[in-house]
Amino acid sequence: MTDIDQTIVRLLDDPKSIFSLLTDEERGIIYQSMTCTTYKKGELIYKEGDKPAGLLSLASGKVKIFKEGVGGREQIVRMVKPGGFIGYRALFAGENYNGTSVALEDSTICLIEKESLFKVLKSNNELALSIIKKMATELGFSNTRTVSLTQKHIRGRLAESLLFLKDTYGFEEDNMTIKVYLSREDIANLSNMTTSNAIRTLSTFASENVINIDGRKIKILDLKRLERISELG
Amino acid sequence: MTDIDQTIVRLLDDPKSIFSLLTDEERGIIYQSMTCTTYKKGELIYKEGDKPAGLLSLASGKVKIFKEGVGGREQIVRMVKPGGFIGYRALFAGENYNGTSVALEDSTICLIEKESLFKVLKSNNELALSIIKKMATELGFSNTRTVSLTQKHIRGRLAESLLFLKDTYGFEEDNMTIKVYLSREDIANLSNMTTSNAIRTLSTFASENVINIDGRKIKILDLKRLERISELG
DNA sequence: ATAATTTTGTGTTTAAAAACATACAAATGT
DNA sequence: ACATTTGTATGTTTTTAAACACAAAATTAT
Repeated sequence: MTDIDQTIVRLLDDPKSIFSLLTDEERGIIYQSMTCTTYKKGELIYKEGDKPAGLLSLASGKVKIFKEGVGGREQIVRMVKPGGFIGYRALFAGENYNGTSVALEDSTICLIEKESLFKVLKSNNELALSIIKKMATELGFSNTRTVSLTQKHIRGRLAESLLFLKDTYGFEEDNMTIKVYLSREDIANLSNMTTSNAIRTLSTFASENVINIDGRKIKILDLKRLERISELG
Repeated sequence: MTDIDQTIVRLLDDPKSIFSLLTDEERGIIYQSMTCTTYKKGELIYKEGDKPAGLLSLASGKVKIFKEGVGGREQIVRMVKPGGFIGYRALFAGENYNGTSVALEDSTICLIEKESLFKVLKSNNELALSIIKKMATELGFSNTRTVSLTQKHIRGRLAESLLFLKDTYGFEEDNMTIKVYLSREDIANLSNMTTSNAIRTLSTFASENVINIDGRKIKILDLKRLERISELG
């Protein structure tokens, strides 16, 4: 069995993934149609306007999805962790990609060819229902985020982003360090603020002993306080 | 046949609705489980935290769905027109309502009981796929909106909202007047700005002959220009 | 190793929009 | 019909965050 085969099998056999709803036959169809590609840190996975070839599943690494706004300013709309899907929205909407996807670390991404996916989807109703549920949850998240990003002040937005990163990627073994290492610019683009303001506000949080910063390593020292800052707006 | 029966039949027989995908038997199940209620203008349909009893379909009238943000400020996340669904996101996510829904005019809303809906959904795969597509489209809209509301300046946001209202509700017979009559406060809550700024900016647009205002009646005089203002941010 | 580039950090200025303060008109309730 | 509430309108002040400018540190490329 090759490395790639192992990667695919690991993805398909994850009991928490939607693939656990597949019959052996369906799993076979998906397995046959899967191809994996590796991306270097910073590499483009797809860009706005590209046509989805199928469903992308992140086997390892970390990925950001962003949209370009006024004057090319980017807003990160999703952060993907291993086991997560990339660009599924455009695929299911029957549209071209609406955002751009870039690897934040070296990543392995597996493509499930569109035709095979829809074939299985048509035969497996439970799978379709599970995708409906997943998308409804994501839509709720997006709506909540819209309100946060528009109404909260800088401190609240940054605090929320740090909590979001913690929830998405978790902590390192020390139970404090957020397990993702973003540039200040990415943190800014996630939080709807300029890089200067992200840097400034992170420094302020550090001086208040809410977090500790060491380069790109961010430790949450006072989670309760960070949550309060996020809620207060 | 009662008025209510007619209302239901009209909803179910709309060839553009997802109900057109149902078999006669399935349509019967849905029909049996449907009950309609009328709401007066300004009346609450559900509020954040309520548990969905089923799928709400707007037979007639207009409805807004909003989320409360920092300091109770409301952000309108969706505007519903006849034939549209209300609160389906929470139902499909298996969550309680995340937003609040209020009738903007006297409205008739029909409830499809949850159990019947899911029974049909489990048997009709095409329906499930169509809902996936609908939600994927909505999610794309939500993401785009997030970027607009956070990055565009006041003029751009207001212009976008006016265009959105026009796209959603269309024009009156004169092909100019937007077919929805909102308070300045609602326009502000749709556009992420204060009521004062909505009033001020509407006045400016009127003085520039981009629109014409007469109370709550808004005429788009220069669509191209409005689109340009929206795009420029 | 060293130059080039990117990222991080900080101070200052400027612009945008919120908050506040009224005033008046319109709609609603009694 | 009158009082009360709600909605619309405008001017002024204050706050917030963006824009700009620059410097130092860290990466990356050559």
